[in-house]
Amino acid sequence: MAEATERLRRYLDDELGECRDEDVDRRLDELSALETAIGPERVDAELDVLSAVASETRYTLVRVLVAADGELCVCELDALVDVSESGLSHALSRLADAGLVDARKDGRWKKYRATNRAVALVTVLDGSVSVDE
Amino acid sequence: MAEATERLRRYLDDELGECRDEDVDRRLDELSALETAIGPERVDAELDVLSAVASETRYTLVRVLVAADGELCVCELDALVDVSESGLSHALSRLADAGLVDARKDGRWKKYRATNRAVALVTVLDGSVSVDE
DNA sequence: TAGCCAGTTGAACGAACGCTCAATTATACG
DNA sequence: CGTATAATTGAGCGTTCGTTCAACTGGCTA
Repeated sequence: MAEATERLRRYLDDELGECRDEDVDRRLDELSALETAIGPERVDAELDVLSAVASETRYTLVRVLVAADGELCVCELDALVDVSESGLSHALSRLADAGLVDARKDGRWKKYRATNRAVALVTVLDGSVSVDE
Repeated sequence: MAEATERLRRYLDDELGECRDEDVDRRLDELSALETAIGPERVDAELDVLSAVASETRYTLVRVLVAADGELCVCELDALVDVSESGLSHALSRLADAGLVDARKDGRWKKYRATNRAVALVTVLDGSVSVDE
């Protein structure tokens, strides 16, 4: 960390033309303020959602459930992804934990649907990620 | 796959009260249509963005750059995340590949800024992920 | 030009992840 | 009750991923 602040000092010296101790300290405060303003627990929660969806199998499930605009049975989803029944169950359970899908039991069948959170996420990705890259 | 369609057949039998072959085939078609409508290359591109941001270090960088609302020098970011200088460089490079940050060289310093894509992603997460969970 | 410093790149290692297999729970039906 | 089936759970295994170390590139400045 000592080396890092030295580099920051040289940088501020370049930028400001001066290099007082308090300038370095002030900048360090500003930077850590940027970080703490976000809230660590919020970052954790959002990372949970992101890592839940950052897998081919799970993202496909989310996309399909959003596109379906309603519930689908596990046995229907099984026809869409290329994993074992067990793997599918693990994936859906992870998505449910992240609040991206809701589950409902119907007799001996179980049905999943995308949540608003999932819809929002898919929508923004569709809007900001272009195909050609 | 054969077993999977058998299960689907039993499911449709339960749901519809009938179990003709064409019902199973039609449902399979509908399901795969849901999947192909999305576009595999789009899913790949979006997964690239998602997996880029689904890491504590990288997501923190994105959040800080979005909060900063302007460019930050690598040496400033170095004070914020707990990885080596090399690790930081790897992280930023990954984010740049995913189109989440833009880089600009300024003399011997290098400055990064969040892209619109990053802002959109962070915004939707803030809007749909609550802290208490 | 020589030396220094900012930042990047590639290899390598340990941890985390996604998947499958086997066993288990829960619901329906004879 | 006993069997059959839908779906979940936990353990184990191979792979991927994030990190660091070491070497390198490129741009200042003396």
